[in-house]
Amino acid sequence: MPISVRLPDESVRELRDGATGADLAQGIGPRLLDASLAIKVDGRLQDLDVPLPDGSRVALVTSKDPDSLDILRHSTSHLLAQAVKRLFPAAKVGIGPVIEDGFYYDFQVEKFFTPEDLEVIEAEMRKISQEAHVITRQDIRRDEALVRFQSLGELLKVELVSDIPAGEQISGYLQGDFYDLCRGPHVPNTGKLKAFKLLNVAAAYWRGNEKNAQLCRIYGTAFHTQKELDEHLKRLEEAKARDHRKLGKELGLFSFHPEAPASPFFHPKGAIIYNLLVDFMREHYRREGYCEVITPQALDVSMWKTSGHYDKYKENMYFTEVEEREYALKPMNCPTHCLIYGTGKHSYRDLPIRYADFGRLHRYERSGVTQGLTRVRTFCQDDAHIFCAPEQMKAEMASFFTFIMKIYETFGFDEVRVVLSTRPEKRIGSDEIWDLAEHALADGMREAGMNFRESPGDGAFYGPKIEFQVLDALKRPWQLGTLQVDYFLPERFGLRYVKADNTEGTPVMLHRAILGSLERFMGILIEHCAGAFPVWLAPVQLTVLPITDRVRDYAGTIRGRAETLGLRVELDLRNEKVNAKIRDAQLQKIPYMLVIGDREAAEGTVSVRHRQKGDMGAQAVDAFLGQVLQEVRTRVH
RNA sequence: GCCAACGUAGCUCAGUCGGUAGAGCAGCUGAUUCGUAAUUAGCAGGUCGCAGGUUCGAUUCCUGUCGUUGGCUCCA
Repeated sequence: MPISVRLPDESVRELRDGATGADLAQGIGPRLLDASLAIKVDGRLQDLDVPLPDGSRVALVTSKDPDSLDILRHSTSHLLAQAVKRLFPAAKVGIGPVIEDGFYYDFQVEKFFTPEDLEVIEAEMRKISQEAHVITRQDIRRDEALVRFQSLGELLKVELVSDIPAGEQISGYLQGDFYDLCRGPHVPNTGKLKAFKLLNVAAAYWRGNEKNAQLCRIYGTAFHTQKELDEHLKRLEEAKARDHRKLGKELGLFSFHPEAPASPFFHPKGAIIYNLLVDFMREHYRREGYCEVITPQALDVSMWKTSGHYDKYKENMYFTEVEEREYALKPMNCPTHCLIYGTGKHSYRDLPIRYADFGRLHRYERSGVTQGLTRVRTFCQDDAHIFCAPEQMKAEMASFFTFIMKIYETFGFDEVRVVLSTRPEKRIGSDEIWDLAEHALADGMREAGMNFRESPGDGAFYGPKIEFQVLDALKRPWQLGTLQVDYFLPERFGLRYVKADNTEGTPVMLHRAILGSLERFMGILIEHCAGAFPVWLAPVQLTVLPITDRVRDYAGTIRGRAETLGLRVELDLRNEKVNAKIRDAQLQKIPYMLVIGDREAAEGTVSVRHRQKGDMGAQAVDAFLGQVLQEVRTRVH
């Protein structure tokens, strides 16, 4: 009895009963068979050697199919496990899933793998690839699986098998002498796995739980072609070259010291950028109707008890005691803003009230999780809290959305992703209020025509939040801004306003930030622009490079004129050749280099060299400076 | 916090199978006055992260500690 299957182009193909995906591909052409890694049967990915059901819709999966990369990487993780088992028979296998950009495999070992081990393992993987073992699926009964893994000593696998829900088919894959529990599908043959690389080794808890045994995790990646792999490795290199920790040191922006772990010290050049970011936000605050407040650093714990931080956020806070009173350093500004709001009686006519605060915050982060400027223990947010009447919320949200997009656009972050994070397990308040708050945010976004994704359980303890992510120049996502609705804090602090009908109501509080933490933002910005800051932010905007001592005075005049215009300019009077001066200025990523020689001095011009565009020729001084000034004023990115 | 790796001059790094260290760049001094990514010579610079231990002797070996880095969500 022949069967028939329908291909993506709607053509129908007759096959003998029991024919597999491989048979189908073979029938169409040997080249296709060679290119096929798996097959989609009625939308489900399957191995090529599985018999096709009659009347199904099928599509062969080749390297052109986006799903195929995951299959390839998953198979490569098995290849890794096989190599490890060959070289280290005592190693027990954990799990080996596909992740973004690659895969990993966890092993339980006595001695952790070293980077040298990785090379050996990778070589073994290549060997197994060359041996071209057929990879075959073997369905197996639960009791068989338990016995099999038990006898192999693979106790982690036994645990996994035991956790597979009853009634589910248990499967495994055999390639050569290696058998692994796996749901599949896989590529048909280890010979298909050629372009891969093991990247690093790290520790991971079994099933991500700190109470469990620690396993040795090997990360790697794989691609269809060596070219794609090389490109990917190049991207990793590029990311490394842009690392803000490296650039921060090279450009003299900030440093870290053991005396204050995970707490940046901004040097003069870093502080310039930092302060410019604050100025930038202040300028917009004036237009958007915010007013700035300044609040204390250390506050009595009683306030943190009122706000709920003492209950829900204590493990991230620093405490100190003086005169037998316990104080905590603020990890957030919101409660202090509630205190300010509470000092006066407010009319509905006064709302919304928008308090902005650039106060320094301190949050204790576990020592293993801090990282450069992006995860620190002290930072400052472009923080503000909006107190408004419930009916004003949507308008506030809408204007915030346009505000935030305007800010991001200034930095060239034109792709923004939005995520709605909903109630976490650790939270205050009733579910009714949470429903209200979550709906308010979701509705607000829908009305503003914004697309967003939901992330359940990731909200703050006092309210749901919208998170704004931008993609940087390397297309990496970073979370920056946030908008949170909070019904609880105003309630807890007993905040009120008088409504038009002379009754009292409780205002809603919106927590919001655009850049997020200035420290983190600076880190992201450094990586985004690879240290070549836009002219308005560059710590040094111009450098004047006299070629000979004869033009020192003229060079000094140029410097003076630029300074008078408010530009940040340096004059390089070192006894060096122009080439050296240019090289140093380039490495410092100074936007404009002004080369001054006898010619310029005689003609009253400057020869302009731009850090990216190179030599731009001689220009009239005023015209050039005016153009730079314009660039600064309009904040060209 | 846990696991692993790392910590040598201001920076980037080499080195010592245990006998108190070396380069390039930066710095200082001098010569050179030079057209778009490193002119040149000399000099100076280190309690080899910190604290213990082993040893005749430790930067090297051991223990502890501090810091940094990579991870610790993506379920067979």
